[in-house]
Amino acid sequence: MKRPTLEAVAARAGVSRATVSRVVNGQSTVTPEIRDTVLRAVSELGYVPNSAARSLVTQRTDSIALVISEPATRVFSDDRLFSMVVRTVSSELESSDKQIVLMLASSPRGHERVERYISSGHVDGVLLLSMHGADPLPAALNRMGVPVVSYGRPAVAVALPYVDNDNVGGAGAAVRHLLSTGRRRIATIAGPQDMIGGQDRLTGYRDALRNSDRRSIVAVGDFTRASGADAMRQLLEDDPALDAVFAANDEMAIGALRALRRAGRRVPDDVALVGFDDIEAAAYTDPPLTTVRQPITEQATAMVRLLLTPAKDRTTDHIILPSELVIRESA
Amino acid sequence: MKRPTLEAVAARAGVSRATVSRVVNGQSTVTPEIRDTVLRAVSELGYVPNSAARSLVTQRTDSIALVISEPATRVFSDDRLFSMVVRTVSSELESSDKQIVLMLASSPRGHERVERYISSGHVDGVLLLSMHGADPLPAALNRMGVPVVSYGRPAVAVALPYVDNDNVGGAGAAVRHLLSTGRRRIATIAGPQDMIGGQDRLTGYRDALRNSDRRSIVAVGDFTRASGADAMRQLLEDDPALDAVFAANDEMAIGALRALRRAGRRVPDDVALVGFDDIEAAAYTDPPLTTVRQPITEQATAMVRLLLTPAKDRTTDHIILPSELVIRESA
DNA sequence: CCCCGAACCGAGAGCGCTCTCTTTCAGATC
DNA sequence: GATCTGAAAGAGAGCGCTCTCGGTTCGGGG
Repeated sequence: MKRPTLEAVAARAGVSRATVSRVVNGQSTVTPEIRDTVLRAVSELGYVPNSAARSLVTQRTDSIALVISEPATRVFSDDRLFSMVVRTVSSELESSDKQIVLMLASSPRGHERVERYISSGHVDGVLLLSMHGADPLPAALNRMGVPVVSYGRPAVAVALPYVDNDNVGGAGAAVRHLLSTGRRRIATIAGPQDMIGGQDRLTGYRDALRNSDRRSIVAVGDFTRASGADAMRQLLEDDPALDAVFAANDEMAIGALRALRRAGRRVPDDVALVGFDDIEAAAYTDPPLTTVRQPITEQATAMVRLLLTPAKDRTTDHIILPSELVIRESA
Repeated sequence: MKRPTLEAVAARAGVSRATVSRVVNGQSTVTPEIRDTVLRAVSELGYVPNSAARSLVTQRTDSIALVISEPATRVFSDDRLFSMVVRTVSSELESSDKQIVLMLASSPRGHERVERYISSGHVDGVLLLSMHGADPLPAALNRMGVPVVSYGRPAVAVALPYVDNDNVGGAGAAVRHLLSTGRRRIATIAGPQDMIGGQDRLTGYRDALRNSDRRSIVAVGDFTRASGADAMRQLLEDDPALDAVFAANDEMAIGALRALRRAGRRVPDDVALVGFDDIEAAAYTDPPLTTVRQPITEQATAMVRLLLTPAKDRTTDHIILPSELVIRESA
């Protein structure tokens, strides 16, 4: 009843273990005739190699970890991003016959678990989804010699390969769109400044404004809907005459939209509004939200490519992909 | 530079491999003093057990597979369902220190891959998300002796543990709600009849109607938005006087909503509409969709429990969880 | 004082595989 | 016909761990 071993197959085919191993691993130095005998024995016994034994000697596991490092509350704030990344990574790895081990590292305990797991040699590489610049995990993983690719630029201190979308460029495009439609007083609701995305999108906003001669009007949120509403109220108080807002993500934009309506401003007639991310809900707001879309699929693909390319063969250690402005009705 | 082994730790602590193993695995038959020496050696060397070697002898891997068996196009038709299941399963497994290996089996090739992977002893158990009744995968996995729990009742032929929501009851609740709000001609847009969900929800509809003395009006869709619109048009043609529709899922309900509007019917004034699933988009329709929500979190939790309970200790091999009617504005 | 059992530690086998090294043997060469 | 060559198959070590089994120590009872 237990699973057949190499030994059993060898016995049945009347050859040695080594020969069966050669056949199973597709080496060419086996006489076709013997090869056939072995293959027949394999299928008769239903032999499947034992992965533990194999990776004990090869030092490979043919699986990679997809680590999501986020505080529990925010993990799936964007389900679609998550599922698209997973789907893309999965199909991308399929061709190289590798598996995905999914790990959610929300708590410090979770982090420790991830580190232990990775360092026990369970995986050949790590894809790290961490939006938080101050996250200690990238550095920790990097230290233990496993190939790691990060989704989003990691904190400056660490030098590890990453894929990111063009936050600066995307924010710039949003602001330029507002400028080109004749808006004059363009405010921003920035994201938390301890996150790379928050920083870069603010930079993009500032750069674009500097090139015109508008002054910047900034409020800071924390990427949540409520903080977007708060920030919007404050902006209206500071500058009641503003006629456009760029929010650093869609959640905050949705909060801002609500606050604007409550303050009696029409969108886009009185105030134009642009978000960032193009989450699913952005298409359902009233009016539908103009926003900046990250090329999620391309990013995921790039991550896998980067991870599977041996460090010495790499021409670059990071890839920045362009974001796309999706124009709907809010601006 | 390479990772330290048990041997190295043993040498440093001045004990045998066996003793270190005992300490690492938390056995009590070790003198506290020696235990401390060993633990010190472990942390000094940064020792982490090699998982391949361990599972080669223990025959355990401490990871379980989450297999999503769906045609590629439909896999993530509901991102939220997917991510909630993943999150719940993940945190549920955390306490027993197991990992999730994620496998998407969309193509026949994918199925074959999954089977090979599972049968190579890579995982201790399988959680199977398969909505398609005719799927051959449940049976195949069941055959190879790995514990499997299915999300959704599998095809009748297979006898494997599963967790499901109360499709019949949920559909019944939807219909009774329509009856109680005074609707008289209640139609349904049924799902595909080769899927368990499609069958059961139709049964629930029929049962509820039979208990009143209304006659049933049925059109069949395939769970897509377009098929919902088609079915709705046909229903209106068959019975222009209908005043309520129960759609077997939200996607079809959204399609139906569009068709109704195009036909000049007001929802809910002229025609009341109820969906099923409570996908994210259901909250954003105009009017927001009344629907039946599956208790996703509870289902995921139940699956894990079922999987981790040894077959002989089980009191039941399936768990049916109640669905909840979410009343919004469409009915 | 000796013996016996309990408690603890070490020796060693073995999990199933890969891979190097050696052996074998057919065919080529002189 | 003896020697050489190279390709193909086998022998055997060893990956890092667990676990059984046997040995050692120590305290307490006869």
